[in-house]
Amino acid sequence: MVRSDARENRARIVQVAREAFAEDGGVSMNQIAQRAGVGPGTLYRNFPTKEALVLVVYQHEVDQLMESVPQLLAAQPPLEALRRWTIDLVAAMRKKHGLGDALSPGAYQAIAEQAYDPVITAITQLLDAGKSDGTIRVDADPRDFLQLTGALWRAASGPEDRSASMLALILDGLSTHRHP
Amino acid sequence: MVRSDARENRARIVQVAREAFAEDGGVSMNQIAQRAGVGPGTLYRNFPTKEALVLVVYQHEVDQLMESVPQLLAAQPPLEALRRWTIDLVAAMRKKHGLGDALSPGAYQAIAEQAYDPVITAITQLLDAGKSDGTIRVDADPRDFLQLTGALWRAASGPEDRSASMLALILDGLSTHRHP
DNA sequence: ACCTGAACACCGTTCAAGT
DNA sequence: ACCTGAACACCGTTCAAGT
Repeated sequence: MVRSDARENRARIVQVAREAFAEDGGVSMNQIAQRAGVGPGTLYRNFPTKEALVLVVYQHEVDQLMESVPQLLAAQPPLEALRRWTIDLVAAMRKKHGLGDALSPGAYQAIAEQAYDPVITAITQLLDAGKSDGTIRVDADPRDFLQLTGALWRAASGPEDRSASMLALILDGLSTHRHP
Repeated sequence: MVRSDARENRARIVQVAREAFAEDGGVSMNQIAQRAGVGPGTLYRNFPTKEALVLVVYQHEVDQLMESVPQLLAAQPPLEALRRWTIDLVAAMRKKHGLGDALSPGAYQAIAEQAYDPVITAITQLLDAGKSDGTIRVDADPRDFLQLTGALWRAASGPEDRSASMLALILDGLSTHRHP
């Protein structure tokens, strides 16, 4: 039986963490505990590690991205759907950049691994749609596309946002049409 | 006037740091000081911040990459020279991955910024050679290429090394030839 | 069954005291 | 002019004591 205060504490911790990570990735666990009005022990009872907390906060964003795929494919051609979806993906990464700032690159890799399967599934759906109607090269690989996408959010974070032209370059490489 | 012990201390610190970062990115400043046989104060006298130390260790690797460009261009066609140079770049990034592990992503970004100009210069030289002889698209952008290259070392660090096929995809996108 | 908060081993960094 | 090493404010994490 879960006590109601326990359930409320957990909800409040997640809520506070979501806000705290968004505004500053350098928040410590003790700070989050304090802002949530609980002791550090309670925080660690719910999330045994900082990584676990970040993972939960991250999961929500990933879920939303996955759910958008069918609607995008229904509304426009596959290549355009892929373009829009990728822009959303980059925006989500950018928005949650603070999460990465809170972690060591090793833990960041762990997050990437957790999101890997669902994201690959989404990209596969988008690519397959384009392969079916002949607009995307049949040898296009979802894993390669995801990796290249990682470069986009870096480009988007730079002084000038070059992610759009980079995305165009990648999509051009994937498409079956000839270069002009 | 620099005292000889001071000069030797500095050299020993850099030497120790080079080794320590290579084998484990999680080394602390106090650990490096201890392994170099100096007090923490001496370490901080030479390198006011951990980032400064990592920057110096990193610089050497970057310098070597820059110097290799002319020889590569002299020995093979531009596109092949670019391929080999990029493989070297990824190898260097991979080898020095520990450096990134020691830092927050923010500091990692600072490192990327320090290396940015020289690396862009190198890529520009390689691309220009290909544009001159017509094997590389004239609209190929060095900055885009560098960003995409960042994805390669992640691919190289994964379970299966997919960086070669990704590099081929990128180079295919840059080349003037038509898809098969 | 759950919470609190003092405490631990560390971190990067500083600075008085020495030579 | 340079070095040492104790010390500081913090970090993520633990655990005895409470309710």
